[in-house]
Order: sequence, then C-alpha cells, then structure tokens
Amino acid sequence: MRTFQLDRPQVFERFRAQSIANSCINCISKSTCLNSNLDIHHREKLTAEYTHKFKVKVGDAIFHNGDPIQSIYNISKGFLKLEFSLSNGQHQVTRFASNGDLVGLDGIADGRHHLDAYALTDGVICSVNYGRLQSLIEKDPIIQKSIERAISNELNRAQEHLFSLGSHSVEEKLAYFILELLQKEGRFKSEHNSLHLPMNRGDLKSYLGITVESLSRALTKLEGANFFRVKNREINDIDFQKLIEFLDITIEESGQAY
Amino acid sequence: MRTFQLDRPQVFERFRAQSIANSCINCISKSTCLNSNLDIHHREKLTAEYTHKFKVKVGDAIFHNGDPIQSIYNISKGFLKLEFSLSNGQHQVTRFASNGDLVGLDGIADGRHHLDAYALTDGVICSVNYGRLQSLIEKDPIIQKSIERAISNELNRAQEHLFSLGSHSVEEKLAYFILELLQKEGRFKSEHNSLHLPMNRGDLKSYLGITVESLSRALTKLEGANFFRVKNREINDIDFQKLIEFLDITIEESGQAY
DNA sequence: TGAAAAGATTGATTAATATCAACTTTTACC
DNA sequence: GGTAAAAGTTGATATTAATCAATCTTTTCA
Repeated sequence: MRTFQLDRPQVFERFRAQSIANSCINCISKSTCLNSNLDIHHREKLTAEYTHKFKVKVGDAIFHNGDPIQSIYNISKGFLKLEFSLSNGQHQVTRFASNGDLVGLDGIADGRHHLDAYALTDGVICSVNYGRLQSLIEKDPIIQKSIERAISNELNRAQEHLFSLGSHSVEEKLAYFILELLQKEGRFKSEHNSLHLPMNRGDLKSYLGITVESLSRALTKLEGANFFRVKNREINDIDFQKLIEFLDITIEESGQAY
Repeated sequence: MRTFQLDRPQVFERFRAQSIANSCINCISKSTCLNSNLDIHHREKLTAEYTHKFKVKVGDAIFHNGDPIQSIYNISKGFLKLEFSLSNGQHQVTRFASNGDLVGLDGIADGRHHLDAYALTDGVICSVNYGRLQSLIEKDPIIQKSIERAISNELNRAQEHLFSLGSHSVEEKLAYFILELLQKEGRFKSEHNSLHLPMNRGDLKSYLGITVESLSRALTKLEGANFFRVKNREINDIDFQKLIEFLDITIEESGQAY
C-alpha cells in the first residue's frame, strides 16, 4: 500500500548523531507532560506511568525514517522540524512542530517512522512509550479518541499544506505560512502582530518548496507592500487583515484541539 | 489548532447535488464490505452490524467539507477524488481513492469533514456508521488498531504527495504520480505495464498543482522520451525502470496494508 | 575581539511554467 | 449518426521563479 520507498536518509553531518529519544540522557521532571485535551485524570495517569521527559538541543535527531516506533512525542517546549527524505539525499521539511503537538504519529501505520525529526531549538520533549500507550488505549476510550483525533488533525494539516503548495505563487505560499504560524501561536486577533521564526531560511524554503533566493525576495516584496517588517527571524507589524485579503480567504477561529 | 478556514465550498453545478451517503438509496448486498486487513472474524462482525453498501454514479458527492461525520467509507469499486476547497471557489484535488481505501478519516479530528468527496466513476461504497464504529472500537482492539493505522497511512501518503509537489518539475510530478498509481494497482514488477487513468486532465492537473497545458505537454514529452505511450486516459508500455531512474529513487515493495 | 564560516540578500540572466489563443479530438445527447 | 459541447493538445508569448554570482550580515569560535 505504501508508495515510493522510504530508506534511511543521507542527511548532513551535523545531524548524523544518534537519535536521542528513548535514551533518557536528559530526563527531567514529568509534570505537565501531556498537554493535549485529555482531562486531568487521564493526563496524570499517562504522565505517571508511561512517559518520560527529556531535553533536546538544537540539531538533535529525535528519530529517523525507518526507525521502529518506540514512542510518541509530545513537545513541551521548543520547535521541531519533520522531514521527508529519500536515500538519494533529497529531502523536504513537511512539518514544523511546537508546544502541544504530537509527533511520531506517522509511525503508527506500519510500526516504523517515515520521517526524520530534528530539534530546531533547544527544547523539552515528553515521550510516551508506544507499546504501553497501546495497551492503555485499549483500556481507555478517552485516550484512544484523543490519539485518533490527533492523527486525523495531522492529516488535515497536511491537506492544507498541500493546498498552499499547489498552484500558488511564492508570495502566497509565504503568506499562508505566516498565517499558519500566527494561528498556531493562537493570536490572530490584533491588527499588528509579531512572530519569531524558529527556523532558518533553508528550512523554510524547503517547507514552501521554493528556493532561498525566492523566499528572500518574497519577504522583501511583502515587506515593501507593508504586510509586515522583517529583521532576520523577527517578523513584526504583521497586518493580519491584509494577508487574509491578499489570499482571498476567510478565517474561522476554532478552539478545537485534539 | 486548525489553520485557515474550511467553509462550505463553491463547487460546480454538476456537483451541487446533495451528498448521497447515508441515504441508502442504492443499498446492495453487504458482503465483502470492509476489505482492509481485518481478519475474517472481525470483518464479518463489522459487516453484519454496522455497515451499509451503496452504489454511486460519476459526479455524485459523497460528503462535503463541513458536513458532520456520519460514516467512514470503504471503497469497494470505482474511484473517488477528495478535494480541499475554500469558500472563494479555490479548490485542489488532494487525493484519489479506490478499492480498499478508507475515506472520511479527516473528519475524526473534530467531527466534521474537511474535504469534499466525489465519485470519479460509477462505483460501490461501503459506509460504516461512525458512532457505531466508535463503540465497536472501544470494545475491539483489533478494529481500533486498524483504524489508527489507516489514518496514519493517509498521513504518510499526504507527506509523499507533499514531497512530490515541492521542488519538482512538471515532468517529475507526473512521473511520481504514474508510479503512485502503478503501486496502488499493485503491479510494478514488469518492465512494460499499462494504466487506465480514472480522472480527467482537469482533476489530474489539480492534484499535481500545475496547469492543464503543462500537464498535456509533460505527457507528450515523457511519451516522446519513451517513458510510456499515451492515448486519452490510457497509459501503455510504461517503462517502470526508466521512471525510477528519472526520479533517482529506489522502490521498496511492501505488502503492508492498514 | 576578530577572523572565518555560515546564512541571507540582491542583481543579472536563464529556464520553466503560466497564460492566451487557436485548433483538434472526444464525448454527450437529440 | 450528426451536431454541439466539453475536453485535450499545440503554439506563441509573457511571467514567474530558478540559477549563477556577488555582496552583505550574522554567527561561531579560536
């Protein structure tokens, strides 16, 4: 059923380090481990019995394409990037993940991860042993539904990303991305807002399926048209309404989490 | 948590017809309703108690973006297209589905469908009442795992599609698509193979994020380079090996289903 | 702190793809 | 079966984005 191959990737040297997940080298306190929409009772059950919390540093690999799925990861702090990669060296960032996101759900399909996960910033991750999670899911419908919703949510995110990559100009892709980040950060109400980009231009151009030069020019262009101000990774004075109008879309705010 | 909006779409008149799912206007025998990797025992349990099978005709809408999720659909015969659409009329085909595919999993996240589903050909679909499926999932870990794997599988498909759309030429996108179809059909062994495309050029160009003209030229170009022969929707004499080499990828055959 | 490396921007040019338009083929249906 | 409509192809041109190259900026680290 799977389409093209999913071999181990050829990644850059700085990322060649062993995946650090599951090695517990940086274990820290387990409180507030799972911040999804589980109620307190369920969250604590999971937290106490099945999780382990660890620190990651910029560039750390959490898991690689092909690795057996040992855990599902809940990001407590920091940013990750998820990459689709082929053995010929081609790779593309397909997802940025941050606080509250569950990562590793791609591995549920066949027990192996299909993506590479790297830390974009120092951060804190809570891992949930997958085997134990499975047995808990069987006993607890709340947790089971929570996981199902989380995967379905990932699927919908991917569909939106797909839409923004297809038949849109470089400026439009960038605009969709800014809105996506704003929305993730949960603040798209005020007229003038700001963002700190957790990724460098290389990762962003990969996510958008364009070149760095085009990305740079698009940033300059939208800045020139007063959509926002750019200073390195800081995006300031974002005109939310203008972005919406530029893309000719409407925004429906939803508090729904998985 | 959701990104941009997901209003009801403005679709063409021919698709304006009411969604026909759940109306049982074309109910037929229920045997072989679910052909996923459930074992016989579980499959029959589902089939007998929770499913209903119906015929669809070309152009029928199965569900729309925004509809409450009432069922999950298993395709027995024929092809569907799934579209991501916005209220301004923009829309993109993000998935073609056929025999054995589960459709509607996007709705699990928040209880509403986020895509539009249309029949590309006459076909037979088996619907599984979602409420009943949920209660069955709670009781039956096998079915629960099967559903989780199916969603995860959809997620991985989307990632691959994302990859093929990003930073690839029109010819490469087309080549990825042909391989994807070949693989779905389960025959990518012989050197010279053939395919019948179930979709028209309009749907295909949408899926690939290009224009019809570019698609047409890409077909001509790859035909000229002896990758295959094209005659309307028939693709013949497909040189599998040549496609693989063109894309510089390797193929890993896997019998894994959800 | 300062030099080297890495990351980012800008400019000039080329290449790819979209657009506009004409034409051909296929499909639908009276 | 014939005609109109829809779908698909091909050509000419315009536009967009990639590529190549130079420069500027920021970060890293001795």
